Amino acid sequence: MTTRSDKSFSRRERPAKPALSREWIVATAVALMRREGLERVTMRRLARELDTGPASLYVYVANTAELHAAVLDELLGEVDLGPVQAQAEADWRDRLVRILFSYTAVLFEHPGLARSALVTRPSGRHYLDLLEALLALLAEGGVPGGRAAWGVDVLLQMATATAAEQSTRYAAPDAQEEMDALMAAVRGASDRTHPQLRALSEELFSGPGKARLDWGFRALINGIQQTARPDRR
Amino acid sequence: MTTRSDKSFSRRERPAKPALSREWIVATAVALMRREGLERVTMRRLARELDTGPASLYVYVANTAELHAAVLDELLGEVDLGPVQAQAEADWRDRLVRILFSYTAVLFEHPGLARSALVTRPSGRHYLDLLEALLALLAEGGVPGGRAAWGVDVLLQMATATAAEQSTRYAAPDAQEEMDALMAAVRGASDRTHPQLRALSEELFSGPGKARLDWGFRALINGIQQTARPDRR
DNA sequence: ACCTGAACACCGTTCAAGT
DNA sequence: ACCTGAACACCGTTCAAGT
Repeated sequence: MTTRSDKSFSRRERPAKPALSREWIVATAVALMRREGLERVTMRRLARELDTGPASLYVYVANTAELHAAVLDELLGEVDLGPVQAQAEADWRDRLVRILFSYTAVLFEHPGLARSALVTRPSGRHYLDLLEALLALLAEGGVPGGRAAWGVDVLLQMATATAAEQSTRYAAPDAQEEMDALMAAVRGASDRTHPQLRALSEELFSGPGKARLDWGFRALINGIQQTARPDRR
Repeated sequence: MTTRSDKSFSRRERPAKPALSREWIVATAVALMRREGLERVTMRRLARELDTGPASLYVYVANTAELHAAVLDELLGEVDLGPVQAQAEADWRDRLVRILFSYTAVLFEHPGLARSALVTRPSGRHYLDLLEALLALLAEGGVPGGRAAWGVDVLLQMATATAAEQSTRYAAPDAQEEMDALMAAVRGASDRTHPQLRALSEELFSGPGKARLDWGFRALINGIQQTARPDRR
């Protein structure tokens, strides 16, 4: 299903092989990921794409994890931060949730990137912009600074973890089997040993993923707002 | 650093190579993980451990993901569910948090297992026991069933995601560099474009991980208790 | 039915040698 | 300084052939 290139060049027009640079490597990695997914963005595959040997990349990139982190930084530019602006119809919570959904959607589109996002702690410009937007909305809602500072972390963690599990599940062929196995196990549990599980067996699997995530964000936002940080000593 | 074996057998005592079976494969995989970490539990390495070729394992295990899921199910038996029992000094929230910390600790001890737990949705006996315990404590706290059913999912997700990021960070050599990079970026942000970030730059990185996770659990529990589920139509 | 050797198609990373 | 060929030490999975 891979198409070689959308444009074709006559021999005369064909651009010269560009010099290696960190920027060019990352840009090529992003393009490769859009075409074939993050799992194909390996040092060897990327080197082939750049018409060189894998060893050459190590001049500009420390290892595969750093490469994936750079790709993530790039993608974060697609998150829609528009809802930071005050809007007549929507209160700060709704706008906060909207940004979190946009962030989730970006990770969702690129299975594998979410898993690397859980582990990578980006520090690029786009990530800072995202943090600033979330903090601004929490401040607008009157959430004390200390709670907001710890809160953005867990909000982004919920979004990232959800994208990681959903996107992997979506790609995995045995996703449904796994879910079926859990549902069967819950329904088959004994009423004597697992009464709660039996009573809630339908509720546990109810609702579309989107509604559950929306509720999760709102529950967490409410908790952040109302839960005091521990005393420091 | 790998030692061949703790015990040594005379030729006469040396146990015969046991017949392959799913149980034996999983048990060997768990032992291998305890000795060398999950990253060494590959089909090829495990086959070598079992004195056979990798192809033989595929008779009993569909693929590497399923193998790792089986190992996880096994490990979940170590979670301390003791706090489900009513206790004079501690209310349901404290006991709930204690179980969640025990779960986190188990995953924490085995870097890599947490990452696979995020994606694998176990359905074994130990996982059901864990769900039952969490639901029982939420019921004791008077949390409506629908909220509890959706709540256990996000609570376990927070625990799993935290274990996944922390344990990876701990193992990764550039963990501190990454953190330093983010701290430097935040402190270097412009007061005009990122006022919230600048104002909270110290708070964002404050506190030991344990205190932050404890606060996160409590915030989420409070939110679960107080946030209504969306109307169904 | 169960087991396996060998093969296919890959990996990340290092290092000595070149320009 | 930058770049690279070749090597080292691995992967997951399949399949034809054996017992």
